[in-house]
Amino acid sequence: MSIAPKTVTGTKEALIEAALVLFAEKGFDVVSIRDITGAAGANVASVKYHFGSRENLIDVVVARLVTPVNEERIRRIDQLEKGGGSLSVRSLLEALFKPLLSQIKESPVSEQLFCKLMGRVVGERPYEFPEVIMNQFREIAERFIPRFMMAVPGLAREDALWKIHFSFGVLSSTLMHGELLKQISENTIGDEDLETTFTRIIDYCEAGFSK
Amino acid sequence: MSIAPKTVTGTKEALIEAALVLFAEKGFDVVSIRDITGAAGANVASVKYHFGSRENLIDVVVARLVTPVNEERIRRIDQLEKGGGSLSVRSLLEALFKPLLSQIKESPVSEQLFCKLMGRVVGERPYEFPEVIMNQFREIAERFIPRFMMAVPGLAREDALWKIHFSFGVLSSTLMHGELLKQISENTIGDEDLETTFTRIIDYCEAGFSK
DNA sequence: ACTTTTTTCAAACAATTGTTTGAAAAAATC
DNA sequence: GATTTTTTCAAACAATTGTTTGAAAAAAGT
Repeated sequence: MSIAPKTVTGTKEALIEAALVLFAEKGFDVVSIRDITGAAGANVASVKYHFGSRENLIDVVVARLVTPVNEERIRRIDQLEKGGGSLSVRSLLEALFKPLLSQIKESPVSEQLFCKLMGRVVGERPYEFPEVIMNQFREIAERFIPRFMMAVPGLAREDALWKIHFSFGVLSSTLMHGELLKQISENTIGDEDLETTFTRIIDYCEAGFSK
Repeated sequence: MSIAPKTVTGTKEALIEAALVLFAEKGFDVVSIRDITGAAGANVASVKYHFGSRENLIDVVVARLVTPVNEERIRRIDQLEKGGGSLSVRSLLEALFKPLLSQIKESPVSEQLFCKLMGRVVGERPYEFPEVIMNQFREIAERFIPRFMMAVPGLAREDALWKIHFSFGVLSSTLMHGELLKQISENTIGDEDLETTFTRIIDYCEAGFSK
């Protein structure tokens, strides 16, 4: 049991982190194995050795990114349900979205990069989610959908699904193209805190659930 | 002046249409020139000859897709403003989104494919818009933003920008991942008319503008 | 110290990428 | 019908892709 310096994390870890940054910057499709191994200071063959294939590495990166978020979502809905009674749309949206904020804060990469990558994971679909993650989402859906239906009296399951889908659209497009807004508004916008932006998103989505 | 059979549209046109279908199916990044020329029954070099480069071909495809939509947006806001007085948020959203519906209807490819491609254009950003199209968007922004501000008393420009941005997020994510919802809901959803879906989207976004 | 396992690495692999060439073929122009 | 222009095409180009090899190096186990 030794005290390992932060910078010495081993090749495997270095690959994951390098891939994280590069995927965030350029997208999954465009980044090559050589880009990744180059940035990580590792050999081209190291990806095959440690992950088996490029696709597997992507899965690992995505899992590392998404899993803690989904876990916090479950924790939050647990907590909410512990209170008993009906839950508000707002509290449900917060339980779905705010875990992203938590994760962003303790991310090794910059807030902006993390947002882009997470946005890609949610919004882009260049590949299929690994089954592990699909199951996470299924569980979340099972937990949240009935709660949304209870929160808005008379809301059919079909409508709830659509509205949740729309809400994730708002979230992902904002994460991915946050800087676009800054650019369009000639930099009069976008300097605000990320939490403020999340409040904006939740405000907007909450209104969309009003029947 | 001869009566040209539909199927004989020339290589250039065939390339555009083949590219349209392939881009819609697989995304801009993934489709190669050989995919396109192969599907179009043309030579590999034909892209260079007719368009100069792969990137130019993409621009042409995107322009062909987006331009008529933007033109109809301008026509619609013209028409709305002709009436005088304040415009409702709903009418503005319809003026922004319904042109997509019109275009989808007279599209050479299937509704589903068209949706995916349009969603990619709006939501994915693998490349920069050509300047012509950026100008279209700028004009639309200039026309619509003040109208949204008038439609919602007390709505700051900054807030209007955010909400419009969110609304486009809803639109694009729905276009891109429409079939995802069908899949999640185990096919209990998604068979509805596209116009119904657009009404859903507009309903949802309209609510988001309520201060 | 020796053996075994894990890990790294340069080099090469086969496949695919966008682009370019230069000469045919087709069409248009005169 | 001859000339010019436009268009097609097979072939090759240089670059990059993910993957694989087999041997060297490092680490771990005994």
